[in-house]
Amino acid sequence: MPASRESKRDPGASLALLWGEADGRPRRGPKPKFTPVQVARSGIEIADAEGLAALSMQRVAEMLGVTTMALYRYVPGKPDLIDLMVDTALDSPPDLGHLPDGWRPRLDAWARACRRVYRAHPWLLAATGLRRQAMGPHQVAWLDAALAALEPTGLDARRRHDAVILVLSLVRNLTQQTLDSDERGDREWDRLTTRQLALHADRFPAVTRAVAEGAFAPAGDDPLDFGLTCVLDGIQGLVESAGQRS
Amino acid sequence: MPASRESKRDPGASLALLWGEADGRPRRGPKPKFTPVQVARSGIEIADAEGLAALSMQRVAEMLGVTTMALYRYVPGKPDLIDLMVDTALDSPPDLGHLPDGWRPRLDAWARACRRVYRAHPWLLAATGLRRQAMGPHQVAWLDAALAALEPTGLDARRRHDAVILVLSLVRNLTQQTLDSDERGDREWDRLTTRQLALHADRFPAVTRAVAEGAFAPAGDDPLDFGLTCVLDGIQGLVESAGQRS
DNA sequence: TAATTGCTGTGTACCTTATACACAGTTAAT
DNA sequence: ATTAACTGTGTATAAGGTACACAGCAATTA
Repeated sequence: MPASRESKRDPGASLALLWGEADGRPRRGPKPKFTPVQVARSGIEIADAEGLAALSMQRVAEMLGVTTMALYRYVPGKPDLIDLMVDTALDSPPDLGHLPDGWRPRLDAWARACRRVYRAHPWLLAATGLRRQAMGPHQVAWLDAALAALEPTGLDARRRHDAVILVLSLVRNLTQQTLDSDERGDREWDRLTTRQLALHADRFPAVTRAVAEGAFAPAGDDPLDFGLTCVLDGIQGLVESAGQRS
Repeated sequence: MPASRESKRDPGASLALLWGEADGRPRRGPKPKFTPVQVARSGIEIADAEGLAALSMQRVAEMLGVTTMALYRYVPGKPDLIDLMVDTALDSPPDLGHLPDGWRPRLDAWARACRRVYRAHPWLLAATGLRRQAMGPHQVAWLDAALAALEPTGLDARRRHDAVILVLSLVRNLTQQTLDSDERGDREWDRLTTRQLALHADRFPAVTRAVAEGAFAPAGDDPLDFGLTCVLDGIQGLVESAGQRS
């Protein structure tokens, strides 16, 4: 029963944290030294510099100059901290309004803005891929921007949503790829994997041919160009056929 | 320096494990009770039933009836165990040869086979998304099948590779979505998130409209249909324009 | 003004997990 | 028969997340 693992989380509290809801009750006692978002920013700083694996409650506390347990006054626990880090990293959703009209350049710009964020915060990929995470206001704002760009297409809401997911999934996976190859020590892995392939070339003829033709060498052009062209072309096809039908 | 975190892993040993390479040296001593793959299968059983979070060395050892430390005779550590679990779960790559000719039905079938595996082993998504993992023989076989399907297109090797990544990324993200909504307790999250959106409807007009039109309700049709159509259409466009040019 | 109450940060303690290390038993090569 | 390599075990260590009780502080209440 996978539910047990999540049994600790209180959806209400998690969402309240993300949306910055302070219950209006009177606040007695000492003023808090920080806000939850400040805690999250410290976490982001650590994760940016050393990866999500280096993020521990102790590290964050240390960076803020308080005890580990003090953090629990600000966030319910580590998972919620990460959720807040995600939403905080996603502040500044793109403003697509000033772009030339047309869904295509806007969705294109959205995708590239998206990638910029993923590149600036590589841990975002891991943090958002693992589990269903609560959506915070900034994440919703990103979604809103993309959906808004697609509204003039005349596609129905579900298709608009599907299209966004499609573009997002492309960006996520390409970024993952890029980050992987950028990582140090990758040379060694590549070398060994290539050797392994060479040893079993007969079992994997298509891969072997692709390797020989340089499909896995670092790309000259931006892989996002190819993917976006495909995906946007595909969406365009839908838009046009939907337009004809109506 | 993110490298430090990985400093323990020995690429050579990891790959040797995945590819089942036994050094031909004479084996003295007691026969091992299991093979690494058997250990991995136990891990898969646990992860299938209770998720990747429930996977611990102790659980696996318990299931096999040995001490925790005995596992370290079979796998170098937990990360390598997970890599082996991944490759083991990916045995039985699809046989696309018996399908009607044409890259499109084959790539379509490949994508659906892919999704079947991800659905059967939900932890695969998390396990393969987190970090660069070593490619094992079965993973390569899957890649080979997809690349082989694309060879008749005449696209160059890099484009073939890009196309595969594109389709894979689609499948991965859609499956993620599906798994998310299938999860228990999700109702509560959805309810609260919806309430949150309603409270801030003015900030997120496009999302609000989409929600009102039911874009987030459980889909009647298969979301993969839409995505694959888009993506394959996009690829087809490339194939045709490449064909004309040559 | 004084009492109260709810809040803050601290210190300590507990539990889970991965894994290093030394040991005892086993078996194939010598 | 001896030995060397290998197996599984037991013990120990080190992180890391988090529960809990306490001491002090400040705004509400009397």
